[in-house]
Amino acid sequence: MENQNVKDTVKQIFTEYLTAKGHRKTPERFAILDTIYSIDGHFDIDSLYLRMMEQQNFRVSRATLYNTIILLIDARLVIKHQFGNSSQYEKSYNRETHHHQICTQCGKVTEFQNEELQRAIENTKLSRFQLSHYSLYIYGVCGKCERANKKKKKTGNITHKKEK
Amino acid sequence: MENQNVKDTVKQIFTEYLTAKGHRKTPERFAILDTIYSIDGHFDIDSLYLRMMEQQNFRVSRATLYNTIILLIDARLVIKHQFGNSSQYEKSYNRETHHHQICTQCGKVTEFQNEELQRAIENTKLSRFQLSHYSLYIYGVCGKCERANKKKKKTGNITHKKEK
DNA sequence: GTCAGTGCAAACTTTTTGCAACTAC
DNA sequence: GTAGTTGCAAAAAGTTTGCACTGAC
Repeated sequence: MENQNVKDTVKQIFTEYLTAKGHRKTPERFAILDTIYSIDGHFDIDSLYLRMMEQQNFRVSRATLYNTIILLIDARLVIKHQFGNSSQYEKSYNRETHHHQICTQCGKVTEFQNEELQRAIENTKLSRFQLSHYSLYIYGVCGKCERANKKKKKTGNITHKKEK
Repeated sequence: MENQNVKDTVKQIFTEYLTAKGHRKTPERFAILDTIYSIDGHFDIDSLYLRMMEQQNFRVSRATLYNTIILLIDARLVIKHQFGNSSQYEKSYNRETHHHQICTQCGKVTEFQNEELQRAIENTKLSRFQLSHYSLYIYGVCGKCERANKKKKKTGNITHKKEK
């Protein structure tokens, strides 16, 4: 099972990371890692909290989630994004590089891939800077909102749908 | 004076925007626009608040700053970023397109330009999506932190300087 | 004169922190 | 045994909201 392989691998990476840094290997940390690697796409702390509770039946405090995520980011197993109000995260091991397209009206985030773009970014020469990762956010209006706008064009109202 | 020209132009754009949207032309709104266009680089709401108070001697509430910034973003005169904890903004009219290089250790943000990159991004075909603007954030370790790390490599400590 | 806009304070949301209890080592 | 971790609750930080007052139109 491909998915299980990835989980095993990241568990091993995390174990090595914890050992190297002199951190403890607590059950909470591995449960969090496991849950994160069963999520496709983005998630925030709250949805992770709920998912662990409901689907994995594992109760951790939000404080521990925040603490552990910092370690996972440092271990390069998780990437942090900041689109809307709350921080969004995603697993990063064994994932294809992708970019983000964000609708400024409804807040919907779509991923897309583009090799040329990827190459251009990675080939960028940066002086005195050790590149670790990057995020490209493209903002605009998605097709759905675009159509919705055309319908109610007469009114001068700004429609601000709540993100999230 | 080049800078004054820009200020006059954006004031005119904003005036037209407000008229078109049926919003009022209040002194607060123009004072905020003027202050923003006298700032080079990024700022957050709090520093804008303080700057208006101290340097322009103009007192506005934070609520008004938030309200007005939304209008300015909609009028395409300001761009919003989300690096650290609080939202960062910057003027966008008449500014060269640039990208951001962020040090994950000290949080320092540096701007850089790269035409090839810019072209690659702008040429990206997005289906059913009306591009408005984009942000490329490149994360890594800056030269300064890199050197600092080498010095204290023996200790296994993670140095987490507070961003902001 | 009217209603959009403002200031203020309270509310809300997300994240951080202090501390007692717990447990990996 | 003991220091690193956890959970909890309180605090902090950033942003939004409700409401009375003000002023642009």
